[in-house]
Amino acid sequence: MNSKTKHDLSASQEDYLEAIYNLTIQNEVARSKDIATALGVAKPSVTGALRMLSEKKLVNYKPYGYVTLTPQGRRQAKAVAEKHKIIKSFFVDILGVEKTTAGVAACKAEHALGPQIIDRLLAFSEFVSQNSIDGDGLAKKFNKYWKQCDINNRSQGKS
Amino acid sequence: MNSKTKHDLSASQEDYLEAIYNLTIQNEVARSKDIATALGVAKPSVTGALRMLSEKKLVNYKPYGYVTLTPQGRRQAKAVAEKHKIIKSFFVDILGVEKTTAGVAACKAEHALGPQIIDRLLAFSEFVSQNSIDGDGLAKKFNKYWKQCDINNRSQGKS
DNA sequence: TAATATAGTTAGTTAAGCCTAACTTTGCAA
DNA sequence: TTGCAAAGTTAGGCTTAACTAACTATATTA
Repeated sequence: MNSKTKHDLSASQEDYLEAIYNLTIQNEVARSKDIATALGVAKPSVTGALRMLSEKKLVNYKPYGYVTLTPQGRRQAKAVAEKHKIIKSFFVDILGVEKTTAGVAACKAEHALGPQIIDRLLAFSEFVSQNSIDGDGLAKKFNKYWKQCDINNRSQGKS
Repeated sequence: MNSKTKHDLSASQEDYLEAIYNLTIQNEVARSKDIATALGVAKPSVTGALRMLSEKKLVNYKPYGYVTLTPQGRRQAKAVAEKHKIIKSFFVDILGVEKTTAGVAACKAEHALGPQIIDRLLAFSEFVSQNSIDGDGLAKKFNKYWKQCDINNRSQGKS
């Protein structure tokens, strides 16, 4: 359809957008410094990224000014942030992965998974939360199963 | 432990390794041309990648010669290929995603997920296959659940 | 309001990973 | 055995995304 309005963003650009989104939720406005800190990059990298995103009409950016998202940008940022949440939640709440590990992986995976998979993953997480076997929720049941497996794998020391 | 022997590969390098691995399974040996075709890149890109991987002792490479994996390389390639398989299988067999879509996504996600998550994901897939509710396997049960959701979402036209 | 610290930008560099065009090597067939 | 097509490499260039060093703008505060 209108593939003209659907900017294709790089993983890096999505990361910037997401960071700005998260900062503006907390602080109303995003400062260049905080974006740099959030993403672990140097300040000039942020300046460059903001110029890019500004050209794509995704952020409101004037040199030395605060940064906000355009409606377009907010929409795309929100989509990325939601992917992140859905993936992380699957890792933590269903697979039982430790939060930090899950967050780091979600940060990378969110750029790899398209809407078809994300939609199904979300539905699946709901499905799992809503069903039980022998009175145990499925996630809990899997956790027991995992612990069984884990006994046999423990020697490998994979953290 | 010995983090010295554990070369950190880029996503691209892992892709090359995986392609070579798949080709050597089928053909005993990998040709530069076929690697290029498999990855959809131009021939000179392959030459460059092979030099890199050769420096890291992951492939046996002599200009104008066939390409094989070193034991090191085979180990790492196998790990990537297994990740791919585990992720794709989860997408297809459990989430019910179409094979091609699942394969493409797995190709990207395989670089994002570490062993902790992969191990748990594999165990989870096994767990799902081994359990039923009301006589339906969990995957089948989810499929029914999904179709219900899908009725409500169909208007959005997300492919 | 002037000094100074903090924030932000500019300029220039690097590295990865891709590309095309042009060249070389290899292997097969006449 | 020579000559041609296919495979592979070299050279050079582009883009993205990062970096450091040095400069400029802003804001704080004395």
